[in-house]
Amino acid sequence: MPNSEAIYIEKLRNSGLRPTKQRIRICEVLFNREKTFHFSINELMKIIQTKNNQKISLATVYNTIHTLKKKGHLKEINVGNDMSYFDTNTHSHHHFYDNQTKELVDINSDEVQIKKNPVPPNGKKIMDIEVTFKISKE
Amino acid sequence: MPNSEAIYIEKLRNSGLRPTKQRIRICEVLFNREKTFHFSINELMKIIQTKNNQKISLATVYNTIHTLKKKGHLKEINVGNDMSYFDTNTHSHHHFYDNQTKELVDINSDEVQIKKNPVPPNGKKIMDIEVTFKISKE
DNA sequence: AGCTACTTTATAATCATTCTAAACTACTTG
DNA sequence: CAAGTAGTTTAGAATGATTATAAAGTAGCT
Ligand SMILES: [Mn+2]
Ligand SMILES: [Mn+2]
Ligand SMILES: [Zn+2]
Ligand SMILES: [Zn+2]
Repeated sequence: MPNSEAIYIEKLRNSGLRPTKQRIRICEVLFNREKTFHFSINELMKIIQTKNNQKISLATVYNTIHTLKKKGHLKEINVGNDMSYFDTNTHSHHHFYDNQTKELVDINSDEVQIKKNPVPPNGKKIMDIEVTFKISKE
Repeated sequence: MPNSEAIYIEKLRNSGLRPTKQRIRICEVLFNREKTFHFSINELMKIIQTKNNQKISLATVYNTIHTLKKKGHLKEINVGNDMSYFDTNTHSHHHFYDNQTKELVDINSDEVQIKKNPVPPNGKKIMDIEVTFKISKE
């Protein structure tokens, strides 16, 4: 039993989620990584099917991802309007986005600074700032 | 015949599009405004159905919006992953976005300035920068 | 007026996502 | 540990935005 499994069981328990084998598997795919992981549900499904003998149903993957998001372990990224992207980096941060390859790359928060914030509409306050640097080849 | 109609006929002609009555109507709804207009296809359909006696089919609205986008008269906005938003402001600019009300508000480009740009990944260059200020009540 | 390419339209198809409801399982309690 | 219960998984159906199809209509040209 690899060390990581116990960690994810704890992580799930701490969020009030039962550590089922499906959830643990998904956590391993998501969080057992060096770098931030940006993914669509479809990409995640493929990875799971490859790395895994027992299949996890599509509905469970959706359920689990949404639950992890609700519990604050994932962020949803708005980039491209065709499908949802998720991000294992839950801190407020910014991205490079290549519209051709549909690749997202994290930018360290301190690499981007806004000189002055605009004044929000009346009765509203700024909760988060997301900067997307759209990049392309050459 | 209001003045605006002639303008849109020209606009369409200049883009190599035949000025059909459907396209002219859509242009009037989109561009005959003081402020920037942010909309989903669904919202646009409703406005057209209200302001109009003769109906325009859903397919034509999709076709026309995509064509106008291709010709550079509209921008597509990535915010929320459930449906596409479009923007009559085609300049590079930034937005307030209220996730509750799903309202987009333009921010004048010169009201936001990035101190230093991050270095893009190897072989890539920055084409555009989009800043979204997520706002909420109070 | 007639031709032809472009356009509109109703309708079907697609595809991501959500819903349903039945089978299954983790944890609690006795 | 045996049951009970709430939480979970799952296959499949449903939904909703978007795109494709293909037939009928129209704009611009001759
Ligand atoms: Mn989006
Ligand atoms: Mn969709
Ligand atoms: Zn990220
Ligand atoms: Zn705008």
